[in-house]
Amino acid sequence: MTPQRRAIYELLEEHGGHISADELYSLARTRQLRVSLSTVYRALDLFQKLGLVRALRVGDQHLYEIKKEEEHHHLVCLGCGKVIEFRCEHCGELFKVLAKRYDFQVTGSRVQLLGYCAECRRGIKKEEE
Amino acid sequence: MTPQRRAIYELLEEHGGHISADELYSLARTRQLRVSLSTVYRALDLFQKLGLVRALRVGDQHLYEIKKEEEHHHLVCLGCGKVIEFRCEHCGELFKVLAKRYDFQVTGSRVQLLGYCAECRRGIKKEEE
DNA sequence: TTATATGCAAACAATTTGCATCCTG
DNA sequence: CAGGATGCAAATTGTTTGCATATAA
Repeated sequence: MTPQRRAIYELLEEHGGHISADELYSLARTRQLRVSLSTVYRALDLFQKLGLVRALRVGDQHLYEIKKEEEHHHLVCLGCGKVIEFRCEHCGELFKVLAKRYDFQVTGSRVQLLGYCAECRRGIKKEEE
Repeated sequence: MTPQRRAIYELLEEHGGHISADELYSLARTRQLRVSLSTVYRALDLFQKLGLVRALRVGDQHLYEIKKEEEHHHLVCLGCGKVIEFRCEHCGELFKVLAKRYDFQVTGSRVQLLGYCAECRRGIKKEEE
């Protein structure tokens, strides 16, 4: 447990998730924290191995978030890039059925719905006017 | 329409999908086809823009497949890396409900179930014996 | 012929690694 | 004090690009 790791973890918590290694690094620097980019990568790796952090791929980015107890998935806005979390109470059941049908042991799931958030849709409408 | 593009497309078709740019390139070379890796990338890009090909991210890989009419998703085996396609007849309905709930216009979806295929599970069991 | 595609090598970005030094326990 | 963590710079990987040449239409 080093100050760097603590800082990185706290920034992750504070940010609320969906942040890239690079952004995390810049964020740390604006806070005058002395960490290097490699340390950010190494810490993220470690946190993932410990099951504290989860990586997700959104478009071309690698984003990281603190792992929560409840499973959730993501809405990804193609307009502004925003990532919104959502719970899906029926997904579990659905996946169980699929697992049986395909004789596949499911240990995890990743669901992303791509599209446009309410704000971006408003923006698009305005442009059209 | 050049011989390279034709070749790349045919290899994609023949392979059945879930192949990386690099594998596609090697495959072409073993067939004595004269294509360069950049051409593979450029062709894949083009095919995607034309809507003929779809890219997916599996673990750390970028895989490509010919786009089919019916939407489908993927089972990804963490043992052997195999990618199995599956249809999900209830997903559409489910996503529609979620879209409404989150006021999000959904234009596409990506679902991956991670786990172990039947073969790999057999392998694991044998190891344990 | 004329625009477009190709191959090659160099450029790039993101991530990883080697190593000397520093710090935590 | 000893083993592990850090910073830096160099290495690596996957992908993209510039440019001269070759090719499809």
